[in-house]
Amino acid sequence: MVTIKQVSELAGVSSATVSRVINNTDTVKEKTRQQVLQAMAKLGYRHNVIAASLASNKTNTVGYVVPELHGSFFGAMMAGSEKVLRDANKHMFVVTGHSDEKQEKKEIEALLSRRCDALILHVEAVSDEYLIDLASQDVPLVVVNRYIEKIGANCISLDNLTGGYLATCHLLEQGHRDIAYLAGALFKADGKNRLAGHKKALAEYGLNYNEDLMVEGNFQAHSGEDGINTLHQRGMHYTAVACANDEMASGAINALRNLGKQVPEDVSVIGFDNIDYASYLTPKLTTVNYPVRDIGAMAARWILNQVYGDHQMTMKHILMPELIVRGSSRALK
Amino acid sequence: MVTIKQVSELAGVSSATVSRVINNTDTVKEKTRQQVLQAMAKLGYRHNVIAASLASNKTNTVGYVVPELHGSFFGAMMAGSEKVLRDANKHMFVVTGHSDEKQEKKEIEALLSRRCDALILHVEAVSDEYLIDLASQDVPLVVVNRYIEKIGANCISLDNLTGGYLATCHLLEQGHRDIAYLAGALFKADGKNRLAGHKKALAEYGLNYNEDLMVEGNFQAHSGEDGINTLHQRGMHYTAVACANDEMASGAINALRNLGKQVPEDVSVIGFDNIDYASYLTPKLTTVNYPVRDIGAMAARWILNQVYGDHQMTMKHILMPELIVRGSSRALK
DNA sequence: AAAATAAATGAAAGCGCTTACAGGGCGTGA
DNA sequence: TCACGCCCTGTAAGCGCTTTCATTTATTTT
Repeated sequence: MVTIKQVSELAGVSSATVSRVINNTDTVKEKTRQQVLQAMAKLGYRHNVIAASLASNKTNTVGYVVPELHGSFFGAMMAGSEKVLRDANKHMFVVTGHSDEKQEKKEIEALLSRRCDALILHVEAVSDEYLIDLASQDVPLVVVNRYIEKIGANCISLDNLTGGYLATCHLLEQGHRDIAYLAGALFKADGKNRLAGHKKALAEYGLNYNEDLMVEGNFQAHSGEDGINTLHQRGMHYTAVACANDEMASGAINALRNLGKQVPEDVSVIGFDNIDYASYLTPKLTTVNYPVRDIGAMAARWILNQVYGDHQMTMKHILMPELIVRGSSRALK
Repeated sequence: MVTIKQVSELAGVSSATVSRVINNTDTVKEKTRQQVLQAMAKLGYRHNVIAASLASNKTNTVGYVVPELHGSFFGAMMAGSEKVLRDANKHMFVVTGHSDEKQEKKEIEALLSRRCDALILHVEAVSDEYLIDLASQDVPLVVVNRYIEKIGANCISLDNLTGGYLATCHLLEQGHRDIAYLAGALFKADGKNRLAGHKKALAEYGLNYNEDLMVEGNFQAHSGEDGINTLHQRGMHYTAVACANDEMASGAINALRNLGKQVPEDVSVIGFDNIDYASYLTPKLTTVNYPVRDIGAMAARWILNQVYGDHQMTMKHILMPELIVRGSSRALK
């Protein structure tokens, strides 16, 4: 392996000078710089980032915990972050927590062991206390898609309650009164808050929330199908269904069709997230837009801001969802 | 920062011994080990992976280049790899190449600088020669979704030609003879090979390939729409469309519908990839399954096999696609 | 009980780089 | 001409860990 030492010898300078031209620190005479550059090229020198990290005590790396790698959601979020970080010459080290407390803790620990300069966490299983404690330690961190009051400044999230509210309001405005709700996993904050928004909307219209019209799922498509079938078994009547996310809405539409009901003629369906293919479903899915990419970008900005001292960027901690009306919902006849 | 040194002092042993208990190397008396463990706990010691990597000259990290982070395709692939690597206690360092030669090279260089133990590359813009050259250097690498003969042993890919062949054969078997083809980006090997498979199928049925029935796209949904519209402008007649991937098929179905054509009544459509939501489209999409996750897993196995000396796993270098018939295709009346 | 072998530990030399700190060279103003 | 500063460069001390080699201690063997 070619080292800085060898380069310095060939170039006839000290290793400190080589380091200086690599990092563009201090001043180096142009002539010297050229000699060094030539020596590096000649020897095929490759900078050793590991050694540099150890010596300088920073890695230029942001640790990133997501629940899963598959599915388009986290990919979009990471893409948002990546672009911002790349422009600042920072890298991401991505690991997966699988919504499991042990796993999440283990991975966070691993990221700290790797001496990440900062962390972006989309974690679901660890407690608020754990995160509050972590935030009080030396490594800066931003929590994504989760709001924890005590460390609100470190959180970037979507207003899920408003999102759920918007969705159900839309159905109500269309004249629907018997509205089923297919919830996401309720142990997750977003699942809970979206449902809360739904209830809030009902309350505003003076309607009672009927427990029997709600089925808890897990954000996956098949749980949307299951939800519809459960409602059917319960013999419930409804003219609209609000879903915790678009995947579940896809499943719901399929299940409704299997039961011989047309969407939106017989039942209106609204999703949440506005995933990539929402407009490729038939009918095109009415949903609530979740600016995932923006959230990812925002998280990265926060890091740049806090850790690398880039203060010329505006920050938002709570992003607002917005209603997107397409073909899967319509006014009640 | 708590170091191994401090731990060793508190435990009354040398730092070498502490290192031994951390890494489980050599033999350490049980009593000593306990003392060290206690000291570590008491001081809140956290292993410094960077320092360890420098000293041991390995990082336990696999560098991973994908074109993009968003979309469900690469997410699934990475998930496949991640699971295998996690079980072996290895980590992934993911970067994006954006199908741009400069970018891909830059990122590969960055991964080497980070001293990754091995590389998994899903790159599209760099030349075969570049990869062949890279493979001859010191860092082991596996190329995914691309077959380069000279380094065939380092490649893991899908038989795209067979995939394209299967798709068109299906349509032919259903009696279709006027089959349009919406190609992916033809500068990419998979785009090219899928089209080649299409041609092969036509040839086998003694049909001429009609250039005018083909439109080149870019694998994205809107290019599927554009493709259909282009065909329409050209005034082409066809009873079936084979698409380079499911996204384009989604777009195509939408565009056909806008032109007042029913799928599959008027036109049969077949996709490629079997992405997550293929069965949530209406009609459910007939497609060719792409075992992405398996490919990701296989790549990781290869690494484990080559780099970390785990030889008890079977390898496959070329995976086979298979036809999945759903509702978007039907026999010609 | 002495000798031979095995087990457990320590000393110390790096791994390749960064970064104070110090020093030499040189232009400028008095 | 001399002193002051400014550039530019070199010296050397780490960063926190691994690992070889040597040494000490424990266990067998004869």
